[in-house]
This record gives sequence, C-alpha cells and structure tokens, in this order.
Amino acid sequence: MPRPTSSARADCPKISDATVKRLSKYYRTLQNAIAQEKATISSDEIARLNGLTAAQVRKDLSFFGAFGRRGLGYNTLDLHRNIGQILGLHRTWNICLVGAGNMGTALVHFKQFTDQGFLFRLVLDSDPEKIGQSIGNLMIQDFENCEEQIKREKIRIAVVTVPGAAAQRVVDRLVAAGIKAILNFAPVTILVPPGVSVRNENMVIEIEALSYALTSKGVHRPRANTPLS
Amino acid sequence: MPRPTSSARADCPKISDATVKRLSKYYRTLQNAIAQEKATISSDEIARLNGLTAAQVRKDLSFFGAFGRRGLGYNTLDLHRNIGQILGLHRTWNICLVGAGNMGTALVHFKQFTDQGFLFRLVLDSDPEKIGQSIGNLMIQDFENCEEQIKREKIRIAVVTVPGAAAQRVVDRLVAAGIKAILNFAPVTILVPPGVSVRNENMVIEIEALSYALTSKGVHRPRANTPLS
DNA sequence: GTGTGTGAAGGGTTTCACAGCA
DNA sequence: TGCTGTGAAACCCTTCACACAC
Repeated sequence: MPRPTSSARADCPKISDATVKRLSKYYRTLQNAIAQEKATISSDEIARLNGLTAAQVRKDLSFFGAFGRRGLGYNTLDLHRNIGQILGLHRTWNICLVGAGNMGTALVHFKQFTDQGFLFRLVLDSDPEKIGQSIGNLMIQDFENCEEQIKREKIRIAVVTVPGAAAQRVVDRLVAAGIKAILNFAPVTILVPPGVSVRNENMVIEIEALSYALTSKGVHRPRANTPLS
Repeated sequence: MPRPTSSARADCPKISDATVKRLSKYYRTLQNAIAQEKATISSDEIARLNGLTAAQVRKDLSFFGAFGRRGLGYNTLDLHRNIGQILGLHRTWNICLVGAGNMGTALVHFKQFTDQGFLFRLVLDSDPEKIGQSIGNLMIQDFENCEEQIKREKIRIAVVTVPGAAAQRVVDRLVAAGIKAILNFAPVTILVPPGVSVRNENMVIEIEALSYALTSKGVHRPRANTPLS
C-alpha cells in the first residue's frame, strides 16, 4: 500500500522540510545580526544561536548555492537577501483567516506575520452572529462566499482556525476555491490533494509530547536534555 | 564541535519524536473510534485516517509492546488505555500560562487542552495593567512571584506566549522555578538546559515553509503534493 | 483468509573530516 | 590561519515482506 500523502517538494535536489524550517530560523537570525549592524556572520555563530551545528548550517545553505567566503563567513545582507529569495519572502503574501474565534483573532493581531509580509486581507466565518463584525480593520465575511472573496483578494494561503469537526470540510471548500497552502490549527490532521500544501499545527500533539517527555523521564535513567522542534 | 542541543529522550530503545507525535494522533483516532462504538480497529484503518502507512502504525506500537491480535486488529479500549499510559495521559497535568496576551487568552480557552487533561491553574504576566485581571476564572498573577505560585500549584509544564525579546529570559526564570517542560509560542527558538523539554511552536516558520512551497512549486515541474507535519 | 509483529532492506538526513580558498 | 563547501560515513527512520497467530 502506497503512502497516501507525502512531504514531497518539487525541486531537483528535493529539499527536506527540516532544511526549509531551519532556513526560516537563519533568516530571522540574520535579521537580528543586521539590526546589530554586523557585516558578517559565521556558520558557527548561526548554529550556536539556533542550537544546531555549523556543519548543518553550511549543508543547508549549500543546497542552494555558495553564499559564503572561505575564511570570512557570510555577508549578512547578502545571505539575508538570498534566503529571502529562496523562501519567497522578497514579496508580500495576501492571506485569509477562516474561523473568527479566539485563536483566529489572536493570529490576526499577531504582529510577526505582518512583519514578515503575510498580510491578512480577509476573514471568513459561517456564524451569522460573527459575520459583519470586525477583527482589527477587517469585517468578517460569510464563508459561503469564500470563492469570490478569495479570488478578489488574490489569496493563495489560508489560516484555518475552525473547530476540528468542521476542518476537513472547510479545507475541501478552500481548495476548490483555489487556495494552495493551508496553515491548519484545527486539532485534526487534514488531508489535501496533490499540489496543495498543508501544515497541521496541532497544539494538543505538542503538549502531549511534553507529557510523554515528563512521563518517560522519571521512569528510566534521566540521561538526556531536549529541545525538540 | 558537539551538537549543543539534541532531541534525546531517555528510554532504552530511544523513541523518536516522530513516533511520539504519531502516538498522539492514534490516541485521538481511538477516542473517535470508541465514540463510534467500534470495538476493534486495524493498523490499516488507523493509518488511513491519519495519512500514514499500516506498517508505520504497527512499528510505532511495537516499540512499546504487542497490543493487537493477529487476524483481528486492536481492541480500541485497550489500545487507547495503553497509549494513554505511554504518553502519560492517564492523569491530569496542571499547567501555567506565561504571557496574558491575545494568544495566551485563546489558549486558556482552548477546549482541547482541558479535554485531554491539561488544566490551566495559573496565569502569569509582568504587565501591571494586566495583573489582577482575569482570564476565564483565573486571576492574572505577577510573574515576579512565579516560583512560589508554580510550587503551590505543583506545575511542571508551562505555556509561554510572551514577546520574542522576553522569551529566553522568562524561560530561564521558569526553569529556575522548577518547570520541566515548555511549550513556547514566542517567535524565537529558546534553549534550555539538559533535563528540560521544550517545543518551539513557531508559527512564522510554519507559514514561511508554506511560502517556500508556493515559491519553489511555480518555478519547477509542479509534480508533488504535500501534507507536511 | 485476515491482520499483527518484526528483522532486514532501503532511503533520507545529519555528522564527519578534509580539500580548498581567502 | 580561519572558515566555507562537500563527498563519504554514520545514523536514524520508514518501508518491505513474511512468519505467525487467530
């Protein structure tokens, strides 16, 4: 039986998800370095600031080119620009929120998204009580009309914060409306057709992993440490 | 140079983080199956419901024992109880929130945490405007007194939703106060000493990974599909 | 026949170690 | 000397395939 879903990416060397996530960390590390007016930075320093190894950092970068100078390190501005290009952060993205509850409201106000160029342009919900109200400066729109709204705002990325029971149905509709990438906070793993990207951000899984760490630690020799994701 | 942090766990066969996270998914799948009054379930069905392979499910479970019956599958109630024991979900956990902003408020109201036995018993903040106010039925306490509060409520797990700039400092203090596991939503990777578990739930990284997926897809042959986490 | 449990194979990611360049 | 870029080795995780139990 074939794996029904996979983490495939469409690139020749096939970049792993882990590498992409680390690039995102390096990107922020470089922003900080630039803010501190550092002109160069070494793989070693990038690694230390992120709890990784220098070899890992160099290997990740090497998939995309040779950005450093031997003996010197990396030019912070150059590397920042290059990683921005790689991740597609040299532009802004219009995004929409689906599900105007507590979590969704918090995300719309989450400054980091805006700072990095992810701009909420549309908020959708299906609760008649909520439709017409506002979050920030966005009026909540009826999910029933999602297709036209998504098209009008040229949105390809959706953030989903609906109850678990509704999530898969909502996502199917979003995909039909042309959404190509989904950040899912509903506490269920949603599945999507090929060509659409999802990230299931399941906080219950994360906290249960902590529960496991505490539980298994006490029982056996408490050797280790643990930063995980 | 050694890896300064690692995802080590303290168990003889050394269970991978990926396996633990899947167990958490299986746990919820079993809850659903039980709610539907199914008496048994096969590895194949658990796999299908989670976008995995049957072999993966069986392998994950085999690290902890032989819970199924050949030819029949798994007894839903038994397996649910067993995974609960493994993950430490056969009990409740007192947890605390640090940072009473939008995100923190949303998490305190997040029903799924309570349902799975993670009970917010304490909310901490250092903003004088917020201290004394309430979230749900919890009054916000001064972070300055975190040590005694954490001890009083016997809390070992903290959920951190403070601004990025404050996160590492706050976490250091929490660790000193006896916290052993941290779910970090601040948009920086925090580092902790051995013996403490962290999960960095960085939503910016996740959305940037989606940006990468969209960016790299257009450029090359758009072969693939994508569920990731 | 059905579906688990598991050693072995396969594939992918991280680490090592060193050549090469400033 | 200092630090990058990278093949090769090591390691880990997933998948395969089949013995075995019901």
